[in-house]
Amino acid sequence: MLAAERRDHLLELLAREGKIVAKDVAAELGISEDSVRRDLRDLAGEGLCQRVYGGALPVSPAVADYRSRRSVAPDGKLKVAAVAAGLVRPGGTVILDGGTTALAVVHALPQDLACTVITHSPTIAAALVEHPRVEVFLIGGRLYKHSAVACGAAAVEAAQNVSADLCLLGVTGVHPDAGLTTGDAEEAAMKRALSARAADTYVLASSEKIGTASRFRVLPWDGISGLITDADPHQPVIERLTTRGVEILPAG
Amino acid sequence: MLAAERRDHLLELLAREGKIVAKDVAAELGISEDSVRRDLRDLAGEGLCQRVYGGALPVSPAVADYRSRRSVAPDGKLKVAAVAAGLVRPGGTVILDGGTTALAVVHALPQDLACTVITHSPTIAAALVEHPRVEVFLIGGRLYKHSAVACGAAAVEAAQNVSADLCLLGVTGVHPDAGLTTGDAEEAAMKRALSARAADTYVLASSEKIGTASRFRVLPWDGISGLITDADPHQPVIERLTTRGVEILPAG
DNA sequence: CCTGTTCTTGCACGTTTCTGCATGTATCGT
DNA sequence: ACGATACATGCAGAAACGTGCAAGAACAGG
Repeated sequence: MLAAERRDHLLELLAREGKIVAKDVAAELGISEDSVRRDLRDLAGEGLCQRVYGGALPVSPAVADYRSRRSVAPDGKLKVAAVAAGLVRPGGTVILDGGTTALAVVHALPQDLACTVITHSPTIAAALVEHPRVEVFLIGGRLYKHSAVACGAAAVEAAQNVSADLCLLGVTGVHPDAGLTTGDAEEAAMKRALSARAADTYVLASSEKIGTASRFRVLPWDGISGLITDADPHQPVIERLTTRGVEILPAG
Repeated sequence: MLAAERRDHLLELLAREGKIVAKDVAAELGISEDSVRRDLRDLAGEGLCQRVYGGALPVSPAVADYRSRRSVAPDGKLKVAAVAAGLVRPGGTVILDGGTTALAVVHALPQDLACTVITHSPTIAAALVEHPRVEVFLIGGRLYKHSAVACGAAAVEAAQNVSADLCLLGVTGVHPDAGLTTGDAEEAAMKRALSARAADTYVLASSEKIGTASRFRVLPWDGISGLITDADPHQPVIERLTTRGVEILPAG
């Protein structure tokens, strides 16, 4: 039993069972509990698991619920959401866009994370009520039925009064030439306004968005810090983005 | 069963069921009640739940409400909501407060009604997405977890920019002497701000609120146009209100 | 092939943490 | 007011933990 092999085994076990009991694994593999503990400590140090008394748990509850939530949101969106949730630092401030992927991000946030979330989506705001230590600031305005977010002049104006470390943006199209696009002009403007208020902007793009373009440009490539996607990094479109200097955060 | 795992289980249970009974959980998991109590005490210490005799409740009642909204609202609230929905004129503008009764009003609105709804509740806003002809204006601001509505300076300021024909307000206490009251000072101020922007204000008060008073005054009796309630019109408290000149809209 | 170094692994030890029980107290329902 | 139930606290055994240490494997260089 190689050390690296053991590590992989632990991670796989964590993904499958949703938890690791040090004692059990030690017995199963015929190694001492000390070794298991050492491995878990290392993995926790790399942020790959959460060390608890008796064993370890996944960093995000969403990982464990993988199977049960698969029905709710497509697999790709969950992976993207899990990575995005990992970007949110305790005590930090994040601007969260509307949409199903953003909603998945909310569910992927640790239950007891303390941070501030700014959003123009009532759906996102309502979902965040279940995170007791998350402070929510709601951006008001005229509600666009199309995607159930506040847009328009009042919303853009309200957005001018906030600042954040991070902005997580959803789009409908990700194309090397067309850039980041969406289907509604008002929404595009709103996304721009939100992105402008954050130090870093990351785009949530599950694989089905890759290579497509919608009618309205949201941002050019140099307007964002990175792209979070579950698409294959070796896919031609992704490689073209990389050559353009776009940082890709793989959600494999 | 890891200790940390148990903690997560409790939080999840709290979100799903809206309450925790220490005895039941202890039996279900096959552990002593002491451990459950200890966990609940810790969680309460971190502000993740509210400790009560016999078990625990969510920090915010809004969490449980949101989860259990599939279960039908109490009979009284439905009746009140139906009458309130009848006050909304096609083409008109209504300011809708947060809370379960207000949510019931949304469901009581005709599916094809065309009007404008102004609200500071993300829950209400999200529910209105299913009414295609209703224009929604969302009032933003800091979200108060207690009842899941936007309050505070920013919300009050945003409210100054709207006007409406009608304001439907929820309260927690309706008392002949104390007037209309609620449990949070910020919320009370917000309700006042909303009421001031409408030509008419009607209060939604299902029978269990009648005769009770909470800590903070929302409005005096002459600040409202009427009270919608399913309580017996011949009840002493109601009759005292009538003699004070309050118009009662019975929701029998 | 030998040797020194580094890394890993299991064990021993003292420490911390968890858990269930017993005790006495507070709170609830009747 | 009373019994029943829930509670906080202290305690003891058990389990898990971190650390230091030594034996062994892997490896590089001579």
